[in-house]
Amino acid sequence: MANEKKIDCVILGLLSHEELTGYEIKKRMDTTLKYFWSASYGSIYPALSDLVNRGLATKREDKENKRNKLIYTITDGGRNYLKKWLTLPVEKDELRYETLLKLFFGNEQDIEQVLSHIKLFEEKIKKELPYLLGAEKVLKDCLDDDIAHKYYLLTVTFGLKTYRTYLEWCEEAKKFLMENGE
Amino acid sequence: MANEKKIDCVILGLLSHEELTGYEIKKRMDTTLKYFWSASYGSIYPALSDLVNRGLATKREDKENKRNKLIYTITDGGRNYLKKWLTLPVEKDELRYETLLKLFFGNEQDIEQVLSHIKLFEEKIKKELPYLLGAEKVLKDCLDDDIAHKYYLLTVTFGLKTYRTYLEWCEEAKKFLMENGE
DNA sequence: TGACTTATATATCAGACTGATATATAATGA
DNA sequence: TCATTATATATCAGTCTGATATATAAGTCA
Repeated sequence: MANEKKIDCVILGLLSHEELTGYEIKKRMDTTLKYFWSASYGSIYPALSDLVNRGLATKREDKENKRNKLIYTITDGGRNYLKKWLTLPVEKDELRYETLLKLFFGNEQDIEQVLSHIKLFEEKIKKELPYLLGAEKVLKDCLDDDIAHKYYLLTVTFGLKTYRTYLEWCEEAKKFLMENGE
Repeated sequence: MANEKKIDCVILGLLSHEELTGYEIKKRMDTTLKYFWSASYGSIYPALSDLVNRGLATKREDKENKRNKLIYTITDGGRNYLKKWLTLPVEKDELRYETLLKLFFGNEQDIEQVLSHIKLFEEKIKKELPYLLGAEKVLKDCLDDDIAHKYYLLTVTFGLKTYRTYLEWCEEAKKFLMENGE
């Protein structure tokens, strides 16, 4: 207990919404969960096999499809496992921003280089905003279609608010560095 | 090239400021860098030995001290390695918030449980704010004492701005859930 | 002074996870 | 028809964490 592997919990969480293949799970990670969680194929596929071995999910082949798709479904045991994990307090919220790390070691670089790291960060954030805004609109419009939508919307508003704050900070940081450059 | 281990780069960055022991490096991680980076002893000590083997740092024993302290110093080669890494574009800025993950799977929990995850997140953030405010004040007061201070200050203002935004979001999220609870 | 706790200090390791790579088929498009 | 992209699963070397072990110094309280 309390030693739940995160990858197991995320997968079970996604499977609690709908049955999925490993490939589809990876797609959810790269789109919907992207702003607060990530996982690689190298953890997803072994975890799926393991969940089946432990009776937390079942596997079946898709015969309609021409490809050898493997569809995974959560079991009652899997749902109980997920629910138990959800009752436990959060262990870790972690931010790991290489941009801030490079900024922190700014005195080993010239101002132009430091500014370019900030500008690239800014561009990356700006590129993500339209997607988040789109998701916010869609979710607000069909909030009652699915009970999961309101939780999804809250993670989107978290992303939107923080991204806007990042952009404000970028402006301030650039201004500060240009006024205080050596 | 471009395969620089992050742990090597952070350590060299810290050693570029001053010579340090492994224990002191860990302390910097847990205080100064905490808001945007982290590392464990299990990566720090092996990395230090490795840096010495590759000629990027040197090791010496502290004879003044009664403990068997091992003090590490960056070499010219180490500084070059660090500078090269700093010129490379940022590979990854990652946020990994278990709180948002548990929130996303909110439909498998009752409203009270979801609210309690948000409240614990809120408390954790509020507890960190005084430290960040203190650091901001100190750094603004002695900005010119060290060229590294302005970069340090920028990471602190990043933390302050985002943390304040988190708190705003917490208020909104709690309100939203209480109005839209099942 | 002795007993206890906390801080300093280094080191190792099982296990989790990433990023890269391999392999193969279906769909798209020019 | 040929090339490219998307779908789909799988594996693995190497990175890093979290836990644990060990030992000493410094502080604390009676």
